[in-house]
Amino acid sequence: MTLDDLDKTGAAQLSRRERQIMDALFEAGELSAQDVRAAIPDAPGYSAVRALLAKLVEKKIVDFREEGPRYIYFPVVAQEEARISALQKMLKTFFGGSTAAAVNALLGMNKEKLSSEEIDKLQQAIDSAAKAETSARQQ
Amino acid sequence: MTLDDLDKTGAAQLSRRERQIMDALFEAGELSAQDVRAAIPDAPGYSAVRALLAKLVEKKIVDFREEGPRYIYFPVVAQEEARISALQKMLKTFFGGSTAAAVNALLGMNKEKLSSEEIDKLQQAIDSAAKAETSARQQ
DNA sequence: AGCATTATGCTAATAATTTAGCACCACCAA
DNA sequence: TTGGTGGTGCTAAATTATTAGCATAATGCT
Repeated sequence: MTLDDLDKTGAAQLSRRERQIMDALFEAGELSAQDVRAAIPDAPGYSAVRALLAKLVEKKIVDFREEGPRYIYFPVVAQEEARISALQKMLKTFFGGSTAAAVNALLGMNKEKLSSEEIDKLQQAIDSAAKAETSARQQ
Repeated sequence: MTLDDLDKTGAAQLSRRERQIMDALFEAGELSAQDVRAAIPDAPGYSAVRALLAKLVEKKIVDFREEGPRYIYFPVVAQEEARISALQKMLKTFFGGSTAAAVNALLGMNKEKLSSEEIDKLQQAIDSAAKAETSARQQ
């Protein structure tokens, strides 16, 4: 198994429009065709968006449920799985696989945005990582 | 300006193969055509890879320098810019823009991989973020 | 020198993607 | 009922992406 096998979103194989649509679906969780159209850049017509969605459904990357007369589309892969997959891919591509480098970059980017509650949570996560490191060293 | 304008890598507009190649270039920093070919999944022939690279050069997304008889290709956008851009895009798509959620996910993913040195660095980054939060609150 | 290997410039054929449009349906208001 | 609005199923044409191959050049080895 290679790291590519961790790509649960299958993003590496998506065409330009497919990828735009998947990003929109992951961001929102689920969307109607019309909302997908509103969410993607330089959107084509409604029927073009539907044809693209139909293709993704055919490929079993996207599924839909009916809500009255309209279809609500959502990614087949679970949200949490997609997150992890995207994180790993980004680590590999831009941070040489280093979690610490990525976290540092994240924190450096958004200093003014963290609430005290969020900082507490982060502190807990660091403490937890530190404990895991300590026990790993003792083994 | 929208968040899409922060996409310095221009990834949203890349075709399937273009994106694979850009990922390989960002990961490695720079690559020969042959190495690009080795780095992308289900690679076509050498001349196909070169044609794709030529297209990216034409679009000014990639540039190259000559090293003896061979060309070494590299992304035009700076590494650091690409990192930040990718991070922001990922935050937006998978974490509702929340840095804290992303950091938590990162730390939860790789508990056993952090060295004590890395943990110290993370602690400093958190402390720094905490200080920024405190001063923001006092203003 | 000759040959093999490795490289680029360029092209066009092939495949895939993207797109719009027709036909039809359901619902609602006048 | 009619017309408008909003929806899907399906298709094929237009556009773009992908691919391999020819011609040429450079390098290294025998």
